[in-house]
Amino acid sequence: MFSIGQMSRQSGVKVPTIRYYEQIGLLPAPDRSAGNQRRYDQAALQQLRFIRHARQLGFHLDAIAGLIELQSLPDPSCHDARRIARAQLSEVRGRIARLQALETELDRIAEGCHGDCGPGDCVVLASVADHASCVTAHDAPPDLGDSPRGAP
Amino acid sequence: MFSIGQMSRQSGVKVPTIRYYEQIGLLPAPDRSAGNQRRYDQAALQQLRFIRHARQLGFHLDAIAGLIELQSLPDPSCHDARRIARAQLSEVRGRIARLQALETELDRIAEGCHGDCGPGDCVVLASVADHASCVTAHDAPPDLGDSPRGAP
DNA sequence: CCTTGAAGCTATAGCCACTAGAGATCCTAT
DNA sequence: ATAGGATCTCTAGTGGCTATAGCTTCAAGG
Ligand SMILES: [Zn+2]
Ligand SMILES: [Zn+2]
Ligand SMILES: [Zn+2]
Ligand SMILES: [Zn+2]
Repeated sequence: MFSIGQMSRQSGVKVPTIRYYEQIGLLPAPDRSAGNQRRYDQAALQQLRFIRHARQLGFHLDAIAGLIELQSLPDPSCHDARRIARAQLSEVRGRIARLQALETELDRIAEGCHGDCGPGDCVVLASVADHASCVTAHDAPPDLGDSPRGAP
Repeated sequence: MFSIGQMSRQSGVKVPTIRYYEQIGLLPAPDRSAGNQRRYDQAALQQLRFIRHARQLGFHLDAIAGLIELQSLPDPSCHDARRIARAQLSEVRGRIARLQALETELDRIAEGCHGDCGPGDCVVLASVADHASCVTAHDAPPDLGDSPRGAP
């Protein structure tokens, strides 16, 4: 039996995050000690490690829930697991493509300014002001600007 | 003078988002009509377009605030604008690198399953369960799993 | 046995960049 | 005058957590 802290150390998932996963139903509620503390078994640790690695692969929590549900089916056909993995792959590829468009534009913008633009006339500011100078569509990157929200 | 709806159409920024930008101080509060409705001038539209394009380039709102502040300085040296743009570029590059690691792993995982894995033994599920089979570090992608948070 | 300090508990609030809805008011055209 | 679209304020929700406060429990040392 593991305490929540041991689970955290063995999985790399932080303690409050484990409680959060339980709250949203991603991890089953474990047994409790006499003093109401969570006590996990080996299967719970396996599942938490599964969740952790799936997160590292970029899966959404609801996709992970789907994968976990698949595992518990009597006849776990590959079909759905494959579909979920391929959907994730194509989402990642879409993201890469959008980011590469941004990279192109940002590189162009940064290269356009060598620190010697005229007063009130910096190429960086002008380029950010106007999409007309862009060479790609770099359309609607939905999540860029995100920062390590989960980082400590 | 533009209404907020005209601003929205001319900039591509949704009406509630414009109000949000005003609320957090990214856009100055405009004059109001007799009936308390917002009335914007051309400069406000320019600024909103600047914000919109900067968001499309992936800048954080606080970085955008920094860029706007730069523009209003008496002596807008390129230095800071350049620094902000290059920081954004390197963040984008870091993201691309992490996503490419994910792409490698997800491709390997998806290719490992052709829909004919043994019962209870799908390669997809096994690969997600265990990082040991991964060929890259794909370490701690902090924001993956993000979806178009702003999307309708 | 008793104390101490770490670890655990619940509950609440905050993060980012928005979006959605309720219910009231305003503006414009007919 | 009236219809109906646009706008107003305010509140709450999204995802995937993190942080804090104020408590209780557990394990080791004296
Ligand atoms: Zn410059
Ligand atoms: Zn552009
Ligand atoms: Zn399979
Ligand atoms: Zn891995």
